[in-house]
Amino acid sequence: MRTRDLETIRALPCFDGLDQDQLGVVTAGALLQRFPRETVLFEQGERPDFLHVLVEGSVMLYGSTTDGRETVIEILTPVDSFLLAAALTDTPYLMSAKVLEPSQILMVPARALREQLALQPKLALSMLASLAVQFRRMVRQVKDLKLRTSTQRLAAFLLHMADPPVDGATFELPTNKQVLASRLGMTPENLSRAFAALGEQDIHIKGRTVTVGSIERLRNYCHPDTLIDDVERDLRVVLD
Amino acid sequence: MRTRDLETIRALPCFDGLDQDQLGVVTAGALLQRFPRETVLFEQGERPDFLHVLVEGSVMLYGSTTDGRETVIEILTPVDSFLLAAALTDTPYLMSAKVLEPSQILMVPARALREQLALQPKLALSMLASLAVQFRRMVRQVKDLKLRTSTQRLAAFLLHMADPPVDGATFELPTNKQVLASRLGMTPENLSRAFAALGEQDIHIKGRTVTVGSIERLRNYCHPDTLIDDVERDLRVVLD
DNA sequence: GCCGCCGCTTGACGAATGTCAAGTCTGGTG
DNA sequence: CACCAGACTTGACATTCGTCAAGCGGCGGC
Repeated sequence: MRTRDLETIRALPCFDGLDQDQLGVVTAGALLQRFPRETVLFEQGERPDFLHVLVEGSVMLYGSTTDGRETVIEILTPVDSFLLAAALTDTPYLMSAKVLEPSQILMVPARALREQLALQPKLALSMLASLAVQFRRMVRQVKDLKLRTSTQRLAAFLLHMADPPVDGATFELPTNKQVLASRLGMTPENLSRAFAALGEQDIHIKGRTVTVGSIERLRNYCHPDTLIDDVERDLRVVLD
Repeated sequence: MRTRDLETIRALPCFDGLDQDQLGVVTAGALLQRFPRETVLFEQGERPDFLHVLVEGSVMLYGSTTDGRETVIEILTPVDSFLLAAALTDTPYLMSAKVLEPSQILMVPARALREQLALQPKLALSMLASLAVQFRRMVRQVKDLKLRTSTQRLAAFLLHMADPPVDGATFELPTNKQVLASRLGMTPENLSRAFAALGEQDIHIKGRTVTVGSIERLRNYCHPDTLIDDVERDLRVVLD
């Protein structure tokens, strides 16, 4: 692995606080690899050999039923580790992972990671913080699904994308609409109608480009809630 | 705290592997307390002062919107810690907690816990394992919500309750039907209809007592899936 | 340029679910 | 025992959402 890669890795939140020696041990067997679009990194039910860390690009996590239906559970952006829980406890993945945009992914051998965990207290704390973030994201999603209609979920999503949140904000959807629909828990057809319905709230869409006419009206429509919509990153176990 | 209580605590999975001295430090400021039905232990948005561990009884975690609607996210049974993620990262609770059955709850001061984490590597590993279990439960719930109809969710829930899973199995619902409906992501009215619909599959209900005529037919109806329905407890970070 | 594929939209329809209101049952209390 | 309150059920209806089919439109390949 190149030294430039090592620097990339050292900056990752899940390895936060490790000094160079400690980091070296963890990353000794790690691979930093590029994957093209559509690559399936692993499938649900498999035993985790690696902890994956998305360094660049975009990856989706999805679940499937035995009869072939699928649902997108999360769309990841750098930098984020995924399915830490499976890798740490050596239990089967509950979700599959597929590359959406050409991506650079760090793969840390799970066994080596678990071994280091017992030896390097700081590493365990970083992992705890990362896992806490991942847990809280799932709780937020459950609340989103159970407390909102699909159009409200779309509205909240658009509000989140409109950064900075100013009237007239314009941005690109991060994925195609089929994936987005699945992520939001609806069908592509229903997503089309939800976009149409938000026309009332001065939302305009052309292709993948969204324009938010009035942040205030969008807010008013979906009742954004700190405990559902806020994005948390880089929490710490020990505040000091 | 009585020595009997200490023994109770030592057996908890989230304190697994700690020797007596270490445990003593953690539990020095802890309280083991009884709460009556309906007690609200904390509300979403509050800062966590304690890590709660349900030792006996039953507790529900629920989320609410600003306009007062609520949804039950989890129903806990002993022994289980809850909202570990909030307590460890000192971030606001994403859910509220209410006592369903008279309960005995261990309250460990969050600050003391976080301090000990940095000092006791084994403690961090136990916490990682507990948090991993909690994360995976949330992922399972998201999959359940997005991949099944409400009647299938009920069927899967009944299958889970029928333990041992034999034809003619009879058991009591763990909560009243309003709470159960909310936990399953539907209205009480819809739950009534879902029970009625499962009559077709030889499910019978009288009051809170459920009888499963044929496990096979119930299985066939909801397509149980290891990666949604299995119950995981007491995972370990380091397998040895 | 033409064709065909794919992503997306639209419309019609039906199924699932929520809402509202009324009615039934039941368990506890005075 | 009668009564009441709360839990539950049922019915009628509205709404949301999914399904199916058709059609539009852009983009890449030939």
